[in-house]
Amino acid sequence: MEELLDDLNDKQKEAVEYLDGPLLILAGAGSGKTRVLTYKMAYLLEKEIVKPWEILAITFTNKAANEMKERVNNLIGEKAEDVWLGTFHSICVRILKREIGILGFSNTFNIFDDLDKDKVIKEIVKNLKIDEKQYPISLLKYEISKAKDNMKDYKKYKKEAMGDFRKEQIADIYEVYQKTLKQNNSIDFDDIIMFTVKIFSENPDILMKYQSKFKYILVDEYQDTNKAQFLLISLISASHGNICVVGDESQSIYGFRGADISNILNFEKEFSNAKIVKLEENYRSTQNILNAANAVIKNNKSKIDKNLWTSNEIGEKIVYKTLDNEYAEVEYIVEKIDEICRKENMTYADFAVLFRTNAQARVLEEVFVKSGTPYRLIGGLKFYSRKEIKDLTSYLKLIQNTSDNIALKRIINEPKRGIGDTALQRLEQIAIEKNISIFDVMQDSDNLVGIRSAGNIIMFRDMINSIIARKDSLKVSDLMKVILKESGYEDMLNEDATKDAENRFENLMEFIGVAMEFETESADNTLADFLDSIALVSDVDKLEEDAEAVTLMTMHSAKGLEFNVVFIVGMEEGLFPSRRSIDEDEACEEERRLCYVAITRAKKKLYITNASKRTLYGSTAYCINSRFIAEIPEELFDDEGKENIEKRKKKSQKYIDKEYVQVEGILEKTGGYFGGIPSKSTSKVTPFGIDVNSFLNNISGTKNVAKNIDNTNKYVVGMSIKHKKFGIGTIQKIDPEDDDLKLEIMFDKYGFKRLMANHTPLEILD
DNA sequence: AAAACGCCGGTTTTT
DNA sequence: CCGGCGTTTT
Repeated sequence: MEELLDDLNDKQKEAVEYLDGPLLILAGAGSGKTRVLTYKMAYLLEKEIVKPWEILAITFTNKAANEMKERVNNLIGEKAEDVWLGTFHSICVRILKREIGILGFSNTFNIFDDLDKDKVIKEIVKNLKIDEKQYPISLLKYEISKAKDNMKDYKKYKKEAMGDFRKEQIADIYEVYQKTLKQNNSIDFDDIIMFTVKIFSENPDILMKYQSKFKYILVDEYQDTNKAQFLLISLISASHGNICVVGDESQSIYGFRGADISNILNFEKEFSNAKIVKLEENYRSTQNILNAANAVIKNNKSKIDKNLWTSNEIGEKIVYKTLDNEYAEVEYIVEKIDEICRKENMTYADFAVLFRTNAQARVLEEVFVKSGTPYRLIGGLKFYSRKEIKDLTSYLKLIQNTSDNIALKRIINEPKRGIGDTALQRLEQIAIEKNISIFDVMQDSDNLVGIRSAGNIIMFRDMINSIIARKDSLKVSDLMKVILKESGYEDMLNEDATKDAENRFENLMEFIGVAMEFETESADNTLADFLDSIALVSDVDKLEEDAEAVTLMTMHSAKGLEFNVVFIVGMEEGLFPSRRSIDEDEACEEERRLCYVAITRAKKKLYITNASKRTLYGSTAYCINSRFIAEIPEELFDDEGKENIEKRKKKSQKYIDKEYVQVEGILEKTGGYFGGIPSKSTSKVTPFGIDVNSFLNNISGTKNVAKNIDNTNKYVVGMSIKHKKFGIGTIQKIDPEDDDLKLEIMFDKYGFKRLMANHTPLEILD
């Protein structure tokens, strides 16, 4: 064991060995915090200070939890198996399975995902006849979520809302939403934490049980905890104070979803006699990369003094390059990856491309596919939100918990079995009157008298009942196969000969594959466990360690990961930092922390790129450099990058000074908008800048310059042309209109259209 | 019940 | 520009 600790530096060792009460480890990026946590766990177990099941260790993702368990086992043998190690949510679900009865739920409860939440809130808004324009679903969801993060149930929310009509309205929706959840014997993500804390704070006996069970508590990524999570750990550790949290204020990037940075800033106040250990030696990155990261984060008004350093080599300069547009940007990256792989004995797995918003992923994918570069895209289209997956999951959820009306409503007529809206409404009506679930309404055939589709309902109900009877004797994967067969879902897909149906079927097979894997890997593998596990899994969890592919993901998803070569793309004001953050100091500081996270993912090489003109959400805008580029000292960049910075500075100045700018080969006067993105402007503002067209329209005497270059002499009657959307057609008539031409064209497939020549790109076919 | 049309919104996202 | 949705149309 002593030898084991020799692997650690002095500070790390101090953090591992300190066991007298609360400990805050301030761990800079790449300073070995996971190492400290795993060694600490190993140390606690090896020295037999506590038993495995007396340790509660909380990580940010399931992936991190699994890795940690594996690493502890590697250090001291298979002792970590019984440690309670998981995310806040998975740990709390485990607790709720035992304790939720006290809140009036049964422990067969289901977990609502985001889509369920949407659906329910939408329905409530409709029923309460509230204007969806004034109370958008997204806002309601956010409000309710925020309330729960702050431990406000609807009663408390209601009290605080008094006198504020708008809040009162939201409080009403919150109340109905919460009651609906209860009726469905379901809880949402935020309830998982809030309910656990509620049970603990209202029931000293239950709390005491867990306080004496968990003798040591470890929390990773502490800077991203919210108030409810803080309360949870402080309640459990209150009796003994054996709590160790690890975090880095500079990497707090989830403020937008309730993470409360003051948890880490005020740790000393909240936990008396807390000891603080700082880990400031970075083992990951080259000096150049680390210097860049430090220089950027220096611009935040940090509350915590720190000095992250490394004894690694100085390393290569940071490459900074501006490309013409978003396609050129990615093409450049693909070329570079190819070049580095050839020259430097690296493989695709060494690379990551980090972007700010998922909307950027489309171009990345397009270019990667075209160039044949293997990649894996994290996030984006979620497997579990696909229709067919949601459908099968809903069958499983209904079987697990027949109170789940949401699941029932989703699949009662999927596949079509002749149970329409009227019948469903009738059933729902009775369910409300009798205060039972819709499924229970169906169980009593007397309730179905007078409903035309009663026969179909009975068939559906009997089918579900017969599957419920087998749910404990069948493996989950077999249960899924039975459902697909007996519900008619499989037949429905087979009868549909489209590619789409084929895809759906394949997805379902993949889903069954997930279940089979779950059965072999997991000790607890009941249906309930499976449903929990899929509700609580994230995209990053599925990231395989050694896939031979370039990783494409958001900067947020990259937290906690590292790569030899990192490309940060779209370094433009309005995109990164995002347009919505640039007016607010706190939001902008969070963007800067995100930039810090992104830079510190890189071990050996860092590339920063942007586009001089970018099309996003259908409009094209000129871009000016992200402020974060200017925050990196010039001497850290390669020569070309330095030059580029100068060039870009001048160019931005031109935009500001109403000089000239080149647009598709034509010199045009600028409108002088680019000193920053104007918050109030009559011109069309895209999410990240100024729309090129409206920009150019503001140029004196020029109208709509972004049109095609003069087309007026190109066309003759009878010419055959090709249009991007309408395909092939023949020009029938040409009329001059203003300084443009009105073309009347008969398309082969789309029939007759009138188009303006200078506004429509047409390919001449002859 | 499906297709067609029109409107809105589009950071980040766990879990 | 794209997709998701709600509404209208057939």
